[in-house]
Amino acid sequence: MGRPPCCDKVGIKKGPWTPEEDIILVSYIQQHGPGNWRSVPSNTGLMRCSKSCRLRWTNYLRPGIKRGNFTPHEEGIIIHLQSLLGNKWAAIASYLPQRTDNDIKNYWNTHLKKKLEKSHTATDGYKMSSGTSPSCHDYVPEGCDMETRKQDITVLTFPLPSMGLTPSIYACSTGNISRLLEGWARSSQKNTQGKLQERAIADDSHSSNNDATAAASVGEKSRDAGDQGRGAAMAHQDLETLLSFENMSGGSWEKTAAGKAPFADAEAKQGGENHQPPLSLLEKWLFDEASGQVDELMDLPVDCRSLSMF
DNA sequence: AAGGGAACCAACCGCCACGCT
DNA sequence: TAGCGTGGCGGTTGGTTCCCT
Repeated sequence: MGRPPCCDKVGIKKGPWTPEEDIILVSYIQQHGPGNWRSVPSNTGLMRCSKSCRLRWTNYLRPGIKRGNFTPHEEGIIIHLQSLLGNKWAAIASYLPQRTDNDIKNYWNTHLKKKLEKSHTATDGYKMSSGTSPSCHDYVPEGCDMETRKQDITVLTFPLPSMGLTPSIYACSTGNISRLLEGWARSSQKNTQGKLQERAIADDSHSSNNDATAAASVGEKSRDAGDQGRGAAMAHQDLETLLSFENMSGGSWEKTAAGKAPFADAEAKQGGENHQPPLSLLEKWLFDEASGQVDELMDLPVDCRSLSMF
């Protein structure tokens, strides 16, 4: 009999995370930074194992995560890297800082693998390398010609941790926070249905969201999220904590590995240099994200990139 | 409108690597 | 050096959503 898995302990909750749990976890990490996961459940009172907390953070709550559809651009990168590295999702994810390894893995298993399998059985629509068997190298994502793709891949060798990311990179978390708030608000609405029914109806009609829409109208959504938060009658203190990132010590984020979180330095800088009123940081994220600076990461001119791996 | 299958994705599990004692 | 604890990674599962009939 081996040692029981950590999550088999009695009282450890499993299954989907609730918005309340998310808020608790985010609040805790804001104050202490990611890491020392062992102490997270005991210090927060979360009935989750440390591993579960870490996964929730890295795959869902961590700032800088982009969700939603993969662009042909990203698709090309993943396909090529998978052919080079194999199923090293963490390594692949390190070249797509906005994506988690889990996301990439899922996307590969559900989309790209099938596409490639198709490409192995059909020649239409794919450009074959001369004299070689079909492989991922032969697959060109829709909307992404070979020349573009070649250029895309050169991005991969760009020295991410030292690319001088602006604080705006952190704005990628807007969607996460917004989603979190919406979930929280929705949950709150359930709990306070009687009182808030009218409000909830109005908000729900307003917040039928997918992430693409979220990215496109993040300012709008932030207002929605804020309205929902204000409309809800519970956990206001949690919300305040969530929004007051100024309380966060700048250095705490640095505990995160640079490769995994290239935004850490920017975040530290922001925490250290910004002394603005509460809400300002969240708002700043929203503005920054709206300005599209994050996407520029993947649209850097070719001459800004380091030597290609080709 | 309802049922069933497919697709998607969050979360879990088991294993491994690394650091500390 | 061995043992232990912790964090990280990749594979897999199960619940939810979407789509078709």
